[in-house]
Order: sequence, then structure tokens, then C-alpha cells
Amino acid sequence: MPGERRSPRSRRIPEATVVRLPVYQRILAELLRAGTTTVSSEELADRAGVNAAKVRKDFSLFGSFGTRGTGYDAAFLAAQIEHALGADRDWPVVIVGMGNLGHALANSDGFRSHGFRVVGLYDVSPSVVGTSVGERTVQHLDELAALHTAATPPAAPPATPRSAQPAAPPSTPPSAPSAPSAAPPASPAPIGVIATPASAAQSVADLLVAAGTDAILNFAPTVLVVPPGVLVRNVDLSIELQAMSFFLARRGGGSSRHDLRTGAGTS
Amino acid sequence: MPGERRSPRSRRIPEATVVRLPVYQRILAELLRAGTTTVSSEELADRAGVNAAKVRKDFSLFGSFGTRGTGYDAAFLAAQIEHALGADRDWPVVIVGMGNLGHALANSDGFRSHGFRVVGLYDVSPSVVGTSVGERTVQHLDELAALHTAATPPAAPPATPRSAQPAAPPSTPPSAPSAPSAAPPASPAPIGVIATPASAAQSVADLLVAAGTDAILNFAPTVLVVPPGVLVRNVDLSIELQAMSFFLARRGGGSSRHDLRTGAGTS
DNA sequence: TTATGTGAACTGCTTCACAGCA
DNA sequence: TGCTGTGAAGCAGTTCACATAA
Repeated sequence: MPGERRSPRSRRIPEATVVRLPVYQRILAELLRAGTTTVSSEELADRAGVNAAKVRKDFSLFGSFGTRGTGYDAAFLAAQIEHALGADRDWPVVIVGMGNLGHALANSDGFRSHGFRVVGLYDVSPSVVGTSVGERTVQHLDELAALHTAATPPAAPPATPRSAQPAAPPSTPPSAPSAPSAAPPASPAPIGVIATPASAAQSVADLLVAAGTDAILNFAPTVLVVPPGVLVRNVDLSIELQAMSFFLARRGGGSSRHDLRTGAGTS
Repeated sequence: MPGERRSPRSRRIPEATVVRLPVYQRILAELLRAGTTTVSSEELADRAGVNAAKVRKDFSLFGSFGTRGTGYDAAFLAAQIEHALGADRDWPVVIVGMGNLGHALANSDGFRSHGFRVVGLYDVSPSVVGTSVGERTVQHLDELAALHTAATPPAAPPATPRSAQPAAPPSTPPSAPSAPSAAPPASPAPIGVIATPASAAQSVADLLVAAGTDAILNFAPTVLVVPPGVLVRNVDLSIELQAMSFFLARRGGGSSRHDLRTGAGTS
């Protein structure tokens, strides 16, 4: 290619690579703890359960970190990945929905390291609001509006206070809340984590967006509608289980439920 | 095209399709509840947040379910997907690790419908063993060995009690679990769900395998080593959060950690 | 007309295989 | 000699575009 030799650092990183980085990082941390200083792509691949070429290609997307004939310097590599993942920055996180899952998340290492810092816990149930989880006290969801970052002009509409009702499927999406007025995302709006029942998830997402959040991690089994520019990632705890039964069923597993099939709806 | 016109039903289904099926199914259930009888690929695609062609292709892999010019019969489609996912069969599930996550899973709809049936809850902590969760009592992990399904001959070695050592890759797999001797996989070995800390996950996996499990859903952030033939799927609650910070970091978000902020370390 | 079902093109991801370098 | 870095091939998944059928 002519002159245009762009730095690997600015290349587009495939999503598939991104989700492997945390795995590499975890393994490197373990290796470092065990005193390892150098690691080969093969060793890393074995431990991560992937192919060695994939490991090398993944890293090469960010630059040339290794030494031919030797391998990678574990500490250096770990630092590079940490930087790529943004784990050397500060990421405030709020968790909405303090049921068992919310508790699990709030207490999990994964949510308290890598730069993540839980700055707010919210719920609507009187039996949880006011209790403390870790070092924080659970607040009522109504307090969430106070999150409004400096970037949000005070003239903004007050978050459409539909507290926690079952949230009927909004046939009309909430008219794109928080239009791209003139506020660049300079202040660190917290990442919003939704750990509520599915019925409340959309309205919580609306609240989060109104409060300035532009990244949502959704654990509720529902597809969220958010304005463009808001990043959403979904984790569905039961999808993998269902995928598993799919494969098991093809394999011939599972007992047929006394050979009747459930008429499935309008029988 | 020579006579070999194989039924679409036996075609290999891409993994990507498999993990979308639960989403379609959920949406169909909602539509049915709302009284819908017919649905188009476009409607479904909108609600699932995917492309309509993808929806059609996904379904076409299983056969021709739709009616041109009209769409899909929602109830019929739902039944087909339910069958494909094996949700019309019975899938016993055991959950190991009854911390907050284990509780969340045990109580979640996703683990109590779609054919899944929680048949055992295990932990080692005296403060949890004996308590009841839902309709079941948490048992000590030691009881897990009693799971041995009928298919397992009583002469089987007693689970190789390697508590929590690194679990060297078993060069000799434990004699091909349930060889096609005379016992086809008729007895439903439960699906094992690991919701323990990472440090315990491998030894729990070993116990599960010894007890006859051939499918493990692992929530611990660790790569499990299991004999061939054992299906493992991983869900890491924090990977998606880290992937999110990756994208946010590239976008220019997050505050660099030194100078301001609470230092975000050992506060 | 309307919406499915699907070949074909395309994009993205993985794996191979080997040149390049310590 | 050993292991990285990477073109190129291969495979998987997505999207297009249109023939097909109700």
C-alpha cells in the first residue's frame, strides 16, 4: 500500500478480539503472580483455550509486543492490555436493581477492579433501600435523577418519572430522550448496569439515559430501545443454558416430557 | 441436484443462530400473550434488534415455517423454536455455589422454565448448607457424588478427589463417559451450573463430571479443563463490562486515574 | 401486492504456513 | 533454533436482492 502505513494502534479491533482481552489479562495476572516473566503465544493459548495464531494476531492488532524466539514479556503485555481495555482509567458504575443478581455484581471482583468503581446502588423495594451492600447504601431509584452530570443542562426534562411499574411495551419509543444538544461527553457519566426484572428494564434505561449515562450493561432479558450514541451490551443469564439444551437435544439428551407436547398457546 | 435432498431439520445450525433462538422465543411469547397470531420477519427483527433477512434465514434452517405474503404463524413458530431448543423436554439442573449469583440463578425464570428443573443446590459454606432456596434445601457439596446416575456403574473410581489443584490436563480421559455399551444416554444426567469463586470451579467441574454430568454452564471466570465429550459453556459477568470500557476508552471516555478522583484504589 | 425462502456477494473471523528476526 | 508477526487461504456469519408463492 502507498505511503498510508497507519499505526496498528488505531486499527479497528474486531469485537471477537475485544472479548478475549479480559481472558488474556486474567491469565497474565495469574502468571505474574506465580512469578512468570515471559510467556509464549502457545502457553497463553493453552490456558485461554484458544489457538496460538489467534493469540498472536490479537496482540499484533495493537502493535508488536513480543520478542521473536522468546515470547512476550508478561508484565509489559499485561500493561498493554490493561491500557487497551481502559482498565487504567476510572469508570464509575451504578447498579440498578439490588436483588440477588445486583448483590452478586456489586460484590464481584470483576465490578470492583479493572478501573470500575461502584458509585451508586438503586432499587425501589423498601426492603432493600437503605440497606448497605459492601461500602454503599442502596438508594431509591428516584435518587437516580440526581446523577445528572455537569454536562447535562439543567433545562433538561425531568426524566419522565415512571418509577417501577411493569412498563408495558412502549409502542411509541420515548421520543429520543436527551437530543444531542451541545454537551460533549467530557464528564465521566457512570456506566449503568441494569439488574432488574425485564418488566422494569426499559424504564430504568430511560432514567439512566436521562441522567446522562451513555453506556448500559443490561442483564434483563429484554431488548432495550435507547437513543443513538448510547452503547448497550446485553448479558442474558439463561441464553447460554438454552443454547446448551439445544446442543444436548441434538445429541439425543433430555427426557421427552411424557410424550405430550405442550399445545403452545392458542391450542 | 441429485436425489440427496436432505431435510433442513438435520442441517448444521450455526451457533450464532442458536443463541438468537431464545430471543425470538421470548418475543413470540410476548406477542402471543398480547393476542398476536401472525408476525412478519420484519416485526420480529425490529423487536429482536436484528436484520429481517437474518430472521428469515435463521428460521429457514429448520424448514419453511412461514406463509408468503402473510408472515409466520406466531404459535406454530413458537412451538418449532421451543422444540428446536429442547424446551419441550425435561432438563434437570444442579447449581453449585449458592452465593448471591447461585441464588439469583436458582430463582430466575430462565432457570425454571424452558424445560429446566433445578434438582439440586450445593455449597460448602456451613452458613448456607441446610438453608432453603425456593423449594429446595442447599446440600453440602459432598452430597454431589450421590448424583451418580443409573448409567454409571457402581465400580466407578470415586471421583479422583483432587481438591483444588491446577488440574493437569487429563491425558487419559476417564474412559469415555457412557460408551455406547448398552446404556444409551437415557437417564438424564443433570446439567451442572458452576456459580462458585474461580478458585473452586475446576474441582467442582471434576466432581460434576465424576457424577455423570456431561454439560456444564460455568459462571466462574476460569477456563475449565474437562474430558472430551463434556460440553462446557462459559458466562463471565464482567467480560461484557470490560468490553464496554474498551469501547468507551476508544471513544475518549473515562478519566485518567491519577491527579483528580479519589485515587480509586484502596480507598 | 406482500412477505417468505434462498443463491450469491460480502464482511468478518479463524487458521495455516512461513518469512523474519532475536 | 525458536517463536513472533502476518499475508493468504479458508470458514462462518451477514446482508443483498430477487424469484417464488399466497
